[in-house]
Amino acid sequence: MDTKYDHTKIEKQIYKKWESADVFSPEGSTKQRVSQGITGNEKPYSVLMPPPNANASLHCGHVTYVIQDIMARFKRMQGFDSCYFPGIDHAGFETQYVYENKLKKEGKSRFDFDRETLYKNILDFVLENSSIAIGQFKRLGLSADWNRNTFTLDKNVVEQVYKTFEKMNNDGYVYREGYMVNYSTYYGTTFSDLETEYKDTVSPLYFVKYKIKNSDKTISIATVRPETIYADVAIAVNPDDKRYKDLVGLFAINPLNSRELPIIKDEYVDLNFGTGALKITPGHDLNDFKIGKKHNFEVISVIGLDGKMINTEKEIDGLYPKQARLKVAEILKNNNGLEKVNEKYENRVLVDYKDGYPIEPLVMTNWFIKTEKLFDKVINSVENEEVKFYKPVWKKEILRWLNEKRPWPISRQIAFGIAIPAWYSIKENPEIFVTFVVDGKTISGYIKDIKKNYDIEIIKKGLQKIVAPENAKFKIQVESPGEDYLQETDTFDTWFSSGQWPQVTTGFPNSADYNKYYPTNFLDSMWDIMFFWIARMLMFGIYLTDKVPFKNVYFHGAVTDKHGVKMSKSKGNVINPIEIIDEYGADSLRAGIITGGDTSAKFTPLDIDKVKSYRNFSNKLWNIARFINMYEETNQIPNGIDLKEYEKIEINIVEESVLLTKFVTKKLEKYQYKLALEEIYHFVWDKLANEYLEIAKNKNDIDSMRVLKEIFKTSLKLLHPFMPFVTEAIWQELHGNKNSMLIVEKWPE
RNA sequence: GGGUGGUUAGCUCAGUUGGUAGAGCGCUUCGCUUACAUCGAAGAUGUCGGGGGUUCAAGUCCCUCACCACCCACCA
Repeated sequence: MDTKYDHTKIEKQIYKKWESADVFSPEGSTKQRVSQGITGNEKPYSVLMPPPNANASLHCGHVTYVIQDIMARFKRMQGFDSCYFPGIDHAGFETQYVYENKLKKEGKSRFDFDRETLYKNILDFVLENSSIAIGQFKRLGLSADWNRNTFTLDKNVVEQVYKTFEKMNNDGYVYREGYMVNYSTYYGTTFSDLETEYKDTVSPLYFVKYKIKNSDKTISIATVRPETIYADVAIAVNPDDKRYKDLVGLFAINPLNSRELPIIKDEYVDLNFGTGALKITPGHDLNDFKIGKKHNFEVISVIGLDGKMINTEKEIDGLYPKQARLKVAEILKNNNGLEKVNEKYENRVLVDYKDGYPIEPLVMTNWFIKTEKLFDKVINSVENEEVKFYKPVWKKEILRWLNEKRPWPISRQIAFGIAIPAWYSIKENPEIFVTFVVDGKTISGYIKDIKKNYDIEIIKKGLQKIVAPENAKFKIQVESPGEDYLQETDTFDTWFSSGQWPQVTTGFPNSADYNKYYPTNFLDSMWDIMFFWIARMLMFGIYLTDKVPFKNVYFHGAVTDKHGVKMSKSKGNVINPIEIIDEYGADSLRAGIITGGDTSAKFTPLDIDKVKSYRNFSNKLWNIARFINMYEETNQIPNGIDLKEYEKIEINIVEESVLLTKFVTKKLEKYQYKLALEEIYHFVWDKLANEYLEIAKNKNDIDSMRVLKEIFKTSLKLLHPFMPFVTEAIWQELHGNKNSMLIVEKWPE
């Protein structure tokens, strides 16, 4: 043995050994256990890997996957029939985003391709990338059964997604509706509420005067979006507002298009804000949309899907809202309709989570899932703790969100995803608006007109997008119902497929894995996707199987630098996990993330000093083994120890190792990884190496070396889930290259 | 506006039912002693955010204030 432990030589070699010995698959490990004459308790234990996005290599956040691996290895060693299910997510919008950036660099855009070609290109890109991610997970030492790898565009996943959708449709959970959605005119797709955020800005607040019909009076409103005045349908005031008491019931005149707007009462209006009067614009504001529905007002849209003004007037149509705003202010000013402008008004605007581009609230027809009934069952399961959250906070948080029972918009206007299996007959729905590419040219228009000039097959071949009216007739089925049908071009929200992860990985509805491993035991994820993913998995799981999909949920924090600052390229504090593995070894990185902070807190700092200290620890372990090996070169050390034979010092260290074993086992059962690992660290370094090893060295007899070796072996076993490579490497050194310690040895008791 | 978490040694953090303050890194001094210098030995460092309370005893329980962070909702 070298005087130094060299992870660069050993780690890759060890991982290959594990793979070729097939120790990660439950079949492989069980077979080998039996052949060794070891029988475990053979109860199933399953860990689900949250599938990483297929569009990029790993970042520091993925280091937290060691938490899952710790559980998988721990349970496997305890004799459970343990399986760690891995996978990769196609990550619809995220991936298309990455791919479009790539196209941009090549001077192209998504509009250059028909839907099918674009999809295929992105898929090729993704398949190339996903093997990188898997390779990196292997370097981290994850003991997942890669033969069971699932990709969320695999045939069985797509089939399951379709089945679920059909079932939901039959059960009445699916509906199409014109609803106010968060539409990104930049990306050309809607976002769920979870995918948007508010950004503080300063914008001018315009005070606009509306004349009252048949009166000399006027009424003023305050708005940051005067360009939407074209879409006004009413003016609302608070019922208790004395200032406007006399005006209620009269009509105001829209200063831009002279439309008559009823002045109504509504409690929503804040007496103290602005002028106390509110313009109602159901087409472009969510609250106005709700008020509009209540009072049965028309919805007028003056911003198109391309982000430009429509249905206004010559000067304004075709402008972007920002430009239109200035122009409208000018028009109002000239008409004596602009009272004043507060230039420095602080407000917040809705933007997308990705790039912070503005979100336009627009009324669009989308596919939705009704969540009330589905969530009721989830709420029940969470309250009854059929699924347990590691911290009570999370239970509270998820219940709060579930109780809102918001409808889930599941359609996305992007190509990269699972297409919604809905078909529209072009005969029954002449108002379908289609966009398609033919001979490099983009054509768009209503199908009733288009089909006069283009053959349906040409339209289908070059199809980019269809927009079907809200009342369109459709059929839900996988195969095309006939020649005259066009398929919905919207795809499912990526969470609609990854939400069924526990089912698709285990092979629901009937497979050996599903029967054995479902409901799964342990799920670790970051808390930021609690609503996106965890809540939806619970929803699908209970809906499809009547059981919670997993029994225990652990949330880890966002990995930050050691000062708790989020890593970002611009701050220059990004840590590449692979570089850390290269320099210090995977074991050290694994141990470093576990002990560097609280993994169950909202933020987990990655402290390189901690990583370094466990690199040193690896070397310490290596040298203890070396010491034992050197002794064994001249003396055979028999296995096992007999306490009766020994002096007090031996009995002490043996007793302490028993206590350690109990402590570590208990902490692992309670997911308190840091406490467990630090306890082993100090036992091995302070007690075993610094104290006992010195005693054994002085005694220089077989009996004390027996004790040293046995206790060291116990320590290695306890340490294995945390630091699998170095413990396995040492195991091999001590036992002359035999089977993996994962198989040969059982968790100490 | 509603809610949650945090504030302990220079830095990052432990401290599980209240019982004389801990770890890693860093720092000081000494030591290349044949397992290990990725080491060993010895050592310094804290009014445990402020204030009040309960208790024989509080970092640990209660109240209050301050600051930091995050989540949710959303302002025309």
